[in-house]
Amino acid sequence: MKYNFKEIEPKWQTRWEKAKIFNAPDVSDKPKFYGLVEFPYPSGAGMHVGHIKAYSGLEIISRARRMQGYNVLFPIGFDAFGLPAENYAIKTNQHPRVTTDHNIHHFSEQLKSVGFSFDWDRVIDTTDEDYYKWTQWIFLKLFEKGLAYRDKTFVNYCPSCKVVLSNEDSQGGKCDLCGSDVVLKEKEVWYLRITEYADKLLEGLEQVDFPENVRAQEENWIGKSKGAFVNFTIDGAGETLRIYTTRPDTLFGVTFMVMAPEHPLIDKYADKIGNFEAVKAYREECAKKSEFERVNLVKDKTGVRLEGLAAVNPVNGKKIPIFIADYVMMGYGTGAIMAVPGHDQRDYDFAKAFNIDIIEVIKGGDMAVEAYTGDGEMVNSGFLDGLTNKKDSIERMLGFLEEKGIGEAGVQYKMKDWAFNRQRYWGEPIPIIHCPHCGMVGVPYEELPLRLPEVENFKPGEDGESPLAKIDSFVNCTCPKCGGPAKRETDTMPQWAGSSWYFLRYIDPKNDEALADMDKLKYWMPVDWYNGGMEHVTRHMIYSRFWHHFLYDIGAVNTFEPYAKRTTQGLILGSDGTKMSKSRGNVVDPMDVVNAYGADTLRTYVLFMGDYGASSPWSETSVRGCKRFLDRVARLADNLSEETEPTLEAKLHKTIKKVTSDLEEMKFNTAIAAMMALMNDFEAAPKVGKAQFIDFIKLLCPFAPHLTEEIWEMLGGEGFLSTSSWPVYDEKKTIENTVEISVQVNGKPRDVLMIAVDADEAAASEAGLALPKIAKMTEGKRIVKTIYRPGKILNFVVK
RNA sequence: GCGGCUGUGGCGGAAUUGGCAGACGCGCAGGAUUUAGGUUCCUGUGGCAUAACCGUGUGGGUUCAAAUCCCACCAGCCGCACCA
Repeated sequence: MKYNFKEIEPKWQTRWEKAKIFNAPDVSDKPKFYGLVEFPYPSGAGMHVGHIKAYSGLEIISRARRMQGYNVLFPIGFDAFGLPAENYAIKTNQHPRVTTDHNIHHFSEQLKSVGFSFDWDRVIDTTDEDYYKWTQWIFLKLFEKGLAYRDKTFVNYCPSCKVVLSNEDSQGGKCDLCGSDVVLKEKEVWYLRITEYADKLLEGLEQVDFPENVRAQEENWIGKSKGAFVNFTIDGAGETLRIYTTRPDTLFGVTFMVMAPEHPLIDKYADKIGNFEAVKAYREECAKKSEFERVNLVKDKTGVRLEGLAAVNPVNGKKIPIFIADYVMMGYGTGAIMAVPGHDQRDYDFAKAFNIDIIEVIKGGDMAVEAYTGDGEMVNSGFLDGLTNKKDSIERMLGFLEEKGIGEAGVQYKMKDWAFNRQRYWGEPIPIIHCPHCGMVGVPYEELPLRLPEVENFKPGEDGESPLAKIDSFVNCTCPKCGGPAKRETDTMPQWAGSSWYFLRYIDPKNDEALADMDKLKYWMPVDWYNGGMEHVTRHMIYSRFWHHFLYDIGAVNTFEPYAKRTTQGLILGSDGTKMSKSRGNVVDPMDVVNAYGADTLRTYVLFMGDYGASSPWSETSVRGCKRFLDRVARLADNLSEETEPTLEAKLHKTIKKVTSDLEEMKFNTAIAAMMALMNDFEAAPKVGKAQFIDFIKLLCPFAPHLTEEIWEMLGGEGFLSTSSWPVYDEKKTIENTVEISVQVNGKPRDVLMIAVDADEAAASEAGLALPKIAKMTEGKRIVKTIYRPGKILNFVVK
């Protein structure tokens, strides 16, 4: 067969689309399979090879599942709100709606040209008002339940993008959008109370099939710790300074306290602090430091003592000094700590720098050298003295604190509430009205969607104000409660809003009554298999699981966890082994590969290049290797026999077994290798049976669907190969009668032996000893032991 | 510091329930076809002083047998991080 991919690829793409063979019916007798891939942001640059790899994994699984008799939902859509579209609009003076529509069209054409088997009747676009109506609906529900609130605190602000960022979007102190250093800025913004769901997010991880690194990373991000809150009194002020500690057992070792520079109590006692000017100066210095600088000065502890104030250690009544220092963060715990220099290295460093007493309360270390954080016998600790078990000491102390009413057990999370806002145009408007009489009032449900108004200028204000604030006709409104004049919220939602529930909308994309019909949800949910990138673990995965838990609580969905199984794909690196980037000039355009070698080659190559979960470098010559393989398949299709070739039967059935099981583990590289090996066997065999070859092209179909459809048609197959049945292996046929086993002497392989798989030890030994090499090596020696594993090895232990 | 992971030919990578290390592919070498280049096909390809011996980051150990299991290191990657 002439393999003209330029002709056959569009031919089959058109036929598939016309016949709608990849569309999933909502009613079916077949078992369902919901395969999900992370929908793309439709950038103007078009697809990246990374998209191809990310989608190819579940593309293969979904195609195989269809052939295995499943009703498969494999949808695609576009996550199209976001800053790049808006920045592009500002630059080119086009409405983001126009560029977004254009980009979505372009992306769709590209996706189709690769032959992905998406259900194109269920495409969603997060910027479509019929879609974001429901994103706003979910926000209103959160608001109703008190889970969406406004608060004036220190926020992560990107001076370059002029937006407030969530903690998740400013990891490492860098803006996730542009890479600039974020600064802390005091501002009133919207938050979602994700911390309320921290425990559920942890519990849910027990019910799902996530890879260990993903689970660990989520747990780490949530960062639950168990400890205690303890109230220290401030001498003479009648005020308590509340702290959080994970080591209440070390309370007797407390020699000072530290508050975060931003701690509100400082201003309250401004007149009592003798050196308030110095304190103020230190605070200002800290405020100027970027997150990056704060982190990189780990070793140097700085701070200022609050003169005139002292705290009282509640366990022994000792007066201790209070400091402010930037090694204590306002955002964790209570923003104040009890310092135990003997058993915490940071406190130790601070104590050394400020000449503060260090008390040993746990034996085992050397206080002259460093803090001791291990276990040991309690000393200098009153009623805890003599205890050797940390757990006992903590329990005893907690009992004491609770009895005296000076503290109690508590938990803390590293995760903070989700800063849920952007001061930008191209996002979902937050459906809230600010009324001078009624306070914050939700836009009535029947008025949703609250549409984005037309604006002249998409640029954000200099002080981080949304462009929507400049549109009087949008801002000024009447309060739905009292009918008086009121103003609309002008912030929009962050990028992650639309993607936090999109998988639900695929199930019922046109529904006008609900985000999705409950019967349909019950049929399709949960997502059976979700593949995506590691970069979304501490953002999209956490956010969407939170929203889903919430929707479950209000009865809008039927499952607690949205995703039953999660897998991740590795990056495709440039041919130089570094991350693909325009500046390095090592970017590969997938469309160039489609044009030069065909979509089937591209699909096969991205899965053959290495472990699906690991990163591997691009290799143009290896792409050609995959093309050669497909060429050989096309050629062999012309030379088939009507008769089955018996010597190929075991190889074929083994390959069916191997490919079938490899797909389940996403071991695509070895599945392709097995098919290549079978092709080698086919070519070496005297003939290849047509039926045998058909089984082979069925295995290959998910990887190279265009070529295999063409061969199927040529061989007279009925209908589409893509909807035919997956080959079934016969276990009996996978076993070869005669196998080659290794014959060893003292564990070293010396020769090989062809022998029946079911030969017994006596027969095997006899045959093994008859081999000239083995006979020579065992001659004149005593065989102490013979180890025989049928079908594997024969080993003679000699002396 | 905490958490997750990885070290195998010239390269990407197989083999991880202990059982012929290097499947499959790339590259390379030789040959065939071709006016030539490319394509395609065939053969070979871990090292080496080649019947032996040595080889899976290093050093020990268990075993008839170790890339695989155990102990101690070394190197590198990813995520979080002054988290109290």
